[in-house]
Amino acid sequence: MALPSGKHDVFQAIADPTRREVLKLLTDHEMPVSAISGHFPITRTAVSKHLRILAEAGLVKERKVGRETRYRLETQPLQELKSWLNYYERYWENKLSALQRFVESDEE
Amino acid sequence: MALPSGKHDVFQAIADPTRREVLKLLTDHEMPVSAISGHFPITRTAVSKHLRILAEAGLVKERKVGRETRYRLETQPLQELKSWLNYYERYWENKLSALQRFVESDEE
DNA sequence: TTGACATGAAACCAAAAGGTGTCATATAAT
DNA sequence: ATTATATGACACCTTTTGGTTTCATGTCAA
Repeated sequence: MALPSGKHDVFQAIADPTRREVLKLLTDHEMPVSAISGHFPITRTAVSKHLRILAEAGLVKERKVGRETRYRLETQPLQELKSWLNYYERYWENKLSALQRFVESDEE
Repeated sequence: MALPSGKHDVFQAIADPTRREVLKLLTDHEMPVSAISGHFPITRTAVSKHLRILAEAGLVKERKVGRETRYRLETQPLQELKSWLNYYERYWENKLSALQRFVESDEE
């Protein structure tokens, strides 16, 4: 499940700050490429490439409407990130994990 | 808070599969460089570079013990990832988000 | 039908990423 | 003292990344 179709996975996709900005932009709003690229100091083509990488990771979906291609956010692949994170969550410094470590404790 | 000291942040640090493996290896175990690199098909030097990147992101801490340098996991920076993820969590496919989207809906 | 948009595709580029091998240095061990 | 170990520091190489510019194509508007 969640087999990454392309060569880009979700970890790589969100590594770039611009791509994270794009995702935030698409929150609640389906947007065409030019509207998206209007928010960045880089060329439309560069934004288009970022969008393709996000699409490969499944984080956005495209829909062609007339002469424009509209992109929308797809959060489902973030589940993988969530579960990855979940593995380390028990080591965090908070009441619950502190309790856990106390109970399970066998360290120095 | 969590100001990234070096040029590598946590998003970039976890983008690489090898580095994620290193983090998993260090779970519960402080390890010297050679012991870590023994788990990978790449050279010790390469592993060392990965460790430096992880250290820049604050995900590992080093401690010199005699002639070896031991690394241990530091999960605190993952909090940033967690809160980033948290922003999108409300859009996931579950009862609550479905209800939200129904209420706020103004799409075709 | 003639332009004006919106986008994708291709060729190209500089810099960063991920590796390698070699060498220097500090610390054990004999 | 001498040798072996553990690691960091360099120099170097190849591929990937993030960008650019230019050109082709499809679609909407006059």
